[in-house]
Amino acid sequence: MNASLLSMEFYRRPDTAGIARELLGKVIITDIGGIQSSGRIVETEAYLGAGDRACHAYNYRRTNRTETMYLPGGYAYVYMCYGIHHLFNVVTHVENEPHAVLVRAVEPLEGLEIMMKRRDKLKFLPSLTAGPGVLSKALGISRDHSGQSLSGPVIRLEDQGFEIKPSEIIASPRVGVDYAGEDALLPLRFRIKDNPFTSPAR
DNA sequence: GAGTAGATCCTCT
DNA sequence: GAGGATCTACTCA
Repeated sequence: MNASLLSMEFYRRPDTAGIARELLGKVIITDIGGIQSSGRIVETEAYLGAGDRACHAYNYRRTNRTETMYLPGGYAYVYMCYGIHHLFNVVTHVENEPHAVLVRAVEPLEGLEIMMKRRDKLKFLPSLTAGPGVLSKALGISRDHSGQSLSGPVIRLEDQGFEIKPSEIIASPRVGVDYAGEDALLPLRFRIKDNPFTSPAR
C-alpha cells in the first residue's frame, strides 16, 4: 500500500474549500485505547472562518471552544453538539485564521468490529458512519481529542492512493445558511457521487 | 418509505 | 437561560 501521511503544507494553504474537496478519498486512522480503526472520507463541508456566518468563529469570535480553530492547519477540532454528538473537524489555513473542514461521512475500512461495538450495532450498515455525529462515535473520537495533531499517534490522516475523479465529486450549497447572503450560494459541501456512505441528500 | 418530534448537555450571553 | 454544524424512533401511508 502506498500510504503517506498528509503534510502540514497540505493543511496550511489558504484554500479551505479546495482542501475540503481534496480530503475526499483520504483516510482517517484512530488509535484509541490501543485499538486501531480507520475510514475513507466520502463527504466534507468547508467553514471559512471569520467571514463565514455559519462558522463558530465568525468575525473572529474567540472563546474557549473555538480556540482550537485558531491553531495552524493540521490539528483536530472536536466539539459537542446537542449534548450527545461529537463532531470531528480538520483545522486548515494558518495560525489565527479559524478555518476548518467538517468531516460529515466516512466509509469504514479497518476495525469494523470495534466500530459496530461502539455504535451498539450488530449488523454492518452504511448508517454506521454516515453522518458527522456517528462517524466520530464509530471511530472513538471525543471532545478530549480536540487540539490533537493529525499526524500524531492517536489520530492520523493518510493518503492511501484512492483516486477520486473530478467527475465523481458533487459540490452542493450548505443547508440552513440562507441568512449568509452570497455565502449561502457557495458550494462548500463536497461528496463522492453515488457512494452509499454519504449522508442522505437534502 | 417518508416525514416529524423528542432527546439531551455543553457553550455563550 | 436559550440554543445548537444531529440522530433515532415512531407514526402514517
